[in-house]
Amino acid sequence: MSSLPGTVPRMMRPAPGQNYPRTGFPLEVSTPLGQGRVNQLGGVFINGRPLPNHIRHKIVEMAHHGIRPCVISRQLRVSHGCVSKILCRYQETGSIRPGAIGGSKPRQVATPDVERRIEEYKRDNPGMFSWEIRDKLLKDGVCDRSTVPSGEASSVSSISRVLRARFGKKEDEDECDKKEEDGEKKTKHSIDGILGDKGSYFTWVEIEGDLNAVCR
DNA sequence: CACGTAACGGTTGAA
DNA sequence: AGTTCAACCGTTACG
Repeated sequence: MSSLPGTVPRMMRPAPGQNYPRTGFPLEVSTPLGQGRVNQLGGVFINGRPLPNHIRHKIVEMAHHGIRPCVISRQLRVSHGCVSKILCRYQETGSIRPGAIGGSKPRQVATPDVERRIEEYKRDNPGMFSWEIRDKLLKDGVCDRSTVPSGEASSVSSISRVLRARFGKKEDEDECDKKEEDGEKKTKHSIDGILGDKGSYFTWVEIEGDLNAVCR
């Protein structure tokens, strides 16, 4: 939705490098990586990246104890917009995890009907090659040459993609879920993960009930 | 004051 | 190996 003509721009951010006028908090936190930033509440965040898992946990935990979102926001130094979003998502999905970032949606290269047939072929004969599937699709009259799955490279690669989407890496994902549910595992989807990967410049410390990111 | 949400600048990762 | 681009992120400010 673009702003209507004559309306005032909604957001008034400080220009890069500028400080927030009232709080005096620096916009940038000096880390060797140059990616840590401080919000108006004094909390550290990385622009574009999800909050660390334990903070997400803490948000829903506090809400569970009946603590109001505004208090959670102030105490954890997380913007109320973010608290609201995480709590909403938790109510809707039951998950505290951030959504899947990046990648592109699997493009529809075959009709659902054709996908089903490919699935059947593969189930009946797991050793079947993609080119054999393509030929069988044509022979069985499921497709003609114009409707057989086609991608940028070839129809064969498109069929491979369908197979990968249906049969590939299912256990991996489940395993990944389990690890993240365990909580303490560091993933690269969090400040912990990023900084942990490249060397820890931050450590999260609890001081008088507040979680603080400390630069070391 | 508390809170929902649009706009924004940013990151990510499959295609 | 490099690019594209639509998904998501958290913060900010408005209503």
